[in-house]
Amino acid sequence: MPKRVDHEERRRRIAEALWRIASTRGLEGASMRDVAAEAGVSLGQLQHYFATKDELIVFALEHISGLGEERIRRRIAAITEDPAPRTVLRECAAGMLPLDDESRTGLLVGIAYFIRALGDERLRRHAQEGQPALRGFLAGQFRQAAESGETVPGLDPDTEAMLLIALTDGLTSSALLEVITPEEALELLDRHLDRLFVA
Amino acid sequence: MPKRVDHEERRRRIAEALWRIASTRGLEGASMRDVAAEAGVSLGQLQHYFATKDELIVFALEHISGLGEERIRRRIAAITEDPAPRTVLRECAAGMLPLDDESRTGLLVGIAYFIRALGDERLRRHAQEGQPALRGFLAGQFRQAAESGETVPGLDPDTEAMLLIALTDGLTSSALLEVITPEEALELLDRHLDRLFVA
DNA sequence: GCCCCATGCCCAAGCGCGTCGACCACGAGG
DNA sequence: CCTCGTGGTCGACGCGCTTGGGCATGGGGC
Repeated sequence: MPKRVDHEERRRRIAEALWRIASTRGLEGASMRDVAAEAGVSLGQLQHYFATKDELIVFALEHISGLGEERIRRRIAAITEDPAPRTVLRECAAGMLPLDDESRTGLLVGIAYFIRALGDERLRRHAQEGQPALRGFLAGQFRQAAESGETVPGLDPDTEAMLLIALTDGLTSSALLEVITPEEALELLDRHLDRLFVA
Repeated sequence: MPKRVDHEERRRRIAEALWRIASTRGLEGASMRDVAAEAGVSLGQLQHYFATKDELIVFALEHISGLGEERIRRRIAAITEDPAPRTVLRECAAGMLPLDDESRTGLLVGIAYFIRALGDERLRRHAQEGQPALRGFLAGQFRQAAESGETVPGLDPDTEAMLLIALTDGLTSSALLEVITPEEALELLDRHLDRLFVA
């Protein structure tokens, strides 16, 4: 092969350029040309790595959400090595809130993807795949907490998992719109968990 | 004046054409030309009534959310003439879920607006204005319920109002993505309220 | 050693988008 | 009669994503 290039490395670089633009100007306002310029490559080169803008967005989303997952895992591990379910649930939900620039950017990319997915059958299928895993994991934590008597009685783990996801999503929307601050969102999340767990 | 025309009537007609297209193809995929064709007017004529697409979207949003409010009010009135706070809260939240085509379309328009608002200072200000009123109203219902002993003790009305809004938003997102059904969303909403109110 | 072709990259053109400005028709009021 | 505001049309501009053709380069089959 002529001129071996680290394909994935280049793709990551371009995705990161997309984040940088998207976090300030919004994602629909980040043109392919802008991204190429920001990444320091030509438009043609960018198109060589991502044939279409959807492809770029999907890659950028998966990359940044992967980083997000990783970060949540690290933070939980940093707190304690045998975390209580409430801690895990709290950190998972908090990790999905726009509390800093990185997660904020990730969420903006996610929302742009969400919008595209609403109108596109194929993208929607893809978007649906992620949730069940998260939901199952959170439900497992709730189940575990219930069994060890940490929660108020009568909770259905799967219901609580879905409610927590929905609540986090909604708080995220409000925080991005700046109708509440990220800190208030976190506070509200804690108040919600207060109701589910015994002191 | 020559040829008097009912300005508002025309604007409504065009807004409704926008809904029809947006509910199937998504809003970002509804071009001005498409809307004009759907409404049976020329592009130039459409631009005479709405100078910009943002203007059209804002009008369409306010119109359809006005209809939504009206509908919620009617449904509450239809149930009973002196409704319990829980009933009011439940119907308000349920009215914000995509349970039928009309509300579904309205929510899609709202989300498209939301996206635009994220990147635009002016639109964001406008979007922020709506929430406090709703939040205040819901908080009032919670306060009333708490005073008459219908809720579990220790609830903060304003906190609960914001949580309910966020939860409804999140459930709406999931329902629109078809990761849960609208019926499941309603069910989850009721489970949430179950926790807040005494039997 | 020669040719082939996959790889990496660029460029021009196509088409659709939202927006702007000039333009025309008309009839009420000076 | 002329003016001016209202209702409506049209063409052009600039920018967006995408398509397809073009052009190096160098490793591998013959």
